[in-house]
Parts: sequence; structure tokens; C-alpha cells
Amino acid sequence: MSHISEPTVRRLSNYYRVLEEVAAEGKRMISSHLLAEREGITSAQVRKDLSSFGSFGRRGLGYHVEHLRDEIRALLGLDRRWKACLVGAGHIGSALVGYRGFSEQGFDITAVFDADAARVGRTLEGLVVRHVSQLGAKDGFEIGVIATPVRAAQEVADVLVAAGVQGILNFAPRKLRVPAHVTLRTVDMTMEFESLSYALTHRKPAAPRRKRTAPGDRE
Amino acid sequence: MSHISEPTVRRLSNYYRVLEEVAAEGKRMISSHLLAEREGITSAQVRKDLSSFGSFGRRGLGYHVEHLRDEIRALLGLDRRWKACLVGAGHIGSALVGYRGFSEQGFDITAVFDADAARVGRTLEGLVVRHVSQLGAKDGFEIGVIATPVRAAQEVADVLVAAGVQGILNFAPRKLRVPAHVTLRTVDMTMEFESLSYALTHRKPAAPRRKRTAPGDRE
DNA sequence: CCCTCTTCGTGAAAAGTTTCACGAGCGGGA
DNA sequence: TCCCGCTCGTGAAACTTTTCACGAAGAGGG
Repeated sequence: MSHISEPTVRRLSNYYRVLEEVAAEGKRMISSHLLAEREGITSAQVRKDLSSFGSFGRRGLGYHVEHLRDEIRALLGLDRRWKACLVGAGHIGSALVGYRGFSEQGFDITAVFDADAARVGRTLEGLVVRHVSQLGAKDGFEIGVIATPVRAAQEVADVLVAAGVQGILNFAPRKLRVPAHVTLRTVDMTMEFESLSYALTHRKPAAPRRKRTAPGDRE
Repeated sequence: MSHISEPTVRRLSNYYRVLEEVAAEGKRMISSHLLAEREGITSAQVRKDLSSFGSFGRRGLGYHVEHLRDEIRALLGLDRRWKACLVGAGHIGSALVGYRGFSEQGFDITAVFDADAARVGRTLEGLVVRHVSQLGAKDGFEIGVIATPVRAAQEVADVLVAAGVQGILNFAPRKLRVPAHVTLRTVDMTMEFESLSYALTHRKPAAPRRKRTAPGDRE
């Protein structure tokens, strides 16, 4: 195993969840074909992805569900827990602290920060909101989650980097600048909506009720 | 303009937000180089993306900020509003209803549904939560947003399709099956976290504290 | 008018990703 | 034991996306 591409990692993450489901259903083996069907992709893709980090299947039989699940879990680093903090106690931040999915996958949010004095001191899922100025290296956070308004996001990222986090999960709709040793992942809901808006606006079989003609339009 | 690839659309969405910012700063023109710098990509990429739907730049000068912004807005279908409903009034759902970003981009959530009787009747940002059984075609929703637990997501998607939505924005961590005439976009926070976990687990310069040796391992 | 500096638009090359297709291993039945 | 049906692993082909590199404007100064 030398290098696993980003698209492959994302699919592995999906396989992992399917495997958990399938294991819960009591199935012992699963074929690449079945796995592919659940994901809406081809079986060749599944086999290619899995072969990128090992040979886990048995010809004629498929993959051993629990074994494969455990291999992927280890590969993704989900067999340990991560110490995380959250910055931004607004709507999104509150939702994230309460979201089960994260702690289930090894993500412990143990502190919440906010820049707004009105929010400092309030309690969120058992955590007291602290002022962001108290965010330092001493607590040893490995991951920082940004759920602030977009204008504050870069500044918060800088604070997190200074506090020594190794990774940042950013929910503000903007690309952030972080040093190379810090890994950044951005969840951009706005972008997904705009992508959906584009797809709906240009979907093929739509009735041609009237064609908008923009200034520089061509066909 | 014949076809714009998905990665390009996503970047256009980013350019759009940068252009709004730059316009607010009062700048009149912007070069592909500057635009690229803000996004952390190359200027060739920017020019290629923009040229995929028209020639908006002027050689030697760059792009006219407001004009380009308006062109992208029209292309993405953001010059109109979408009538949307939300299913799932839990943590994530509540956050989404309250999230400014959506309405700013033309996304009007005008109804909230939930399957849990305990939540029906409660008010969320001025909207009374209704039981999901009341979700039908008569309200004419164009877009449905799914913010339910993963086990309910497919069923809700089916209901939305039956109610005639054209697009679905799914926040449950699972691929959903929808007919071809319905567009689906999934925001999978769990996957982003797992991708981050993978990156942190395998980051290069880390001290090689211990090497796991799996059964079928090779190098 | 001419020269220089800047920047776009765009084919062509390079890099990356997915799909194809086939050899080979495995279990089971006759 | 031998054959058949199933399924993996994988090189090669096909396709997609990004990067390169260069010709063609455009502006401004002298």
C-alpha cells in the first residue's frame, strides 16, 4: 500500500458504513457486486478500491464482512478516539455538538468556544461555552471544528493552528489557509446547494417553456 | 456552452462567493491570478473554468467583478428562489432552518416535517412542525431537504419524490436511491470526518511509532 | 506609432480516475 | 477427480480533469 487517492478514501468511508449495516444483518460474506449495488457504483470500482490497500477477498466467495470492516476501520484511523474542540456556538455549532454520528466515529468534542460574550457561559450538551481567547495549546486538542460565520473563520483557523491542532473540520463556506502540517477538510453546504441549483436549472428533459437569453449567450 | 463538469460547477460556486466579497471591497476588475490565489488553485484553472461558459475577460485587464458575478449567478440559477421543505426537526434540521446562508442564496424553507409525534406541533423559526404524513404534492415544493436519522432517509426520499420535488439535499450519511429525473446532492459530514481521520493517521512526517502488520500485507 | 507589460483564451500534454476484460483461485456436485 | 459457476485481483484501455505554454489583445508611456 503506497498511496490511496482521495476519491478512494471517500468511497472506503461509504463501504465502511455499508459493512456495519451488513454485519448487523448477520451476513458473513459479501461480494464486490453486492457492495457495489448498495453504493450505486460498479463492482470493478469496489475491487480496485479495496485492492489499493490489501488483498482481503477470496475468489469465488467474496469478502469476509467483519474482517473487511475492521481493516477499513483501521485504515481510516477509526480504531482510536480524537480529542476535538468546537468553535462557534451558533445554530450549526449546537447541532454538531449534539450530533451522535461524530462521537460514534471516535470524535470527542470536549470543549466549545465562542467569540460572542452573550454566549459565553451558556451550556451546550453539558459543555460550558468558553471565550475563544481561552483556546490555547494546553488542552491538547488534536482536531478543531469551525462553525463560525464566514468572516471569522480564517481568524479562528489561525488560533486553532497556534493551539497546535493537527486537523481542522471547517463548516464555514470558504477555503481557509492553513500551514502544510495541518490537514483541512471543508464541508460546504452552500456549495452543495448551488450545485443542486445548477443541476435543476439546466436539467435536460425540462419543457422548453421559454429560453432566457443572457447578454453573452451562445448555444 | 455545452456541458460544465461537476468539479467546475463547484469551483464556480466558490468564485461566486469570492466575487461577492471583492465587489463589496469596491474593486472593479480582478485577474484570474488574484482569483486563483484566494482559492488556492492555479490561474489556468480559473480561466479554463470561466471559459467553459463564455468569454468574460478582457486581455490585459482581467474580469469585471460585478459582471462576472452576475453571469455566474445566472448560470448557477441563483437569480431566482426555490421553494423547499425540510424533513427532520432534530439537531441538524433545526440548525438548517435557522441557517442564514440558505435563504441568502435563494433557498426558502417554508415547511418542516417530522415523523416523531413528540416534535409535531412545536415551532421552529416561526414554522410549525407538521407530521411527515402530511407531506404531499399540493404544496408544490421544488426541493426537499433530508435531515433525518440515516435509517429513515430512504423512506423520506421516496415520500419527497412522490410529492414531486425536483431535487433533494440529503444530510443523512448514506447514498439514496432516487429516479433519474430527481437530482440528489448529499452532504456527508461523517465522510469528511473519516477522510480527515485517514489523513491524520497517515500524515507523512509522523514518527513511525509502530507498524501494524495486517495478514495479507505487502509493501 | 511602437515598445513593453499584463492578462486572457485555448489547444495540447500530462496526470489522474474509472471501466474493461481476463487469468486464476475456490467450492460444490456428479 | 473433474468440471462448472462464481468472484477476486489487476494490467491495459478509455475517459476525465488539470496543467502547461503560447498566441493574441489591450493599456500606457515616450
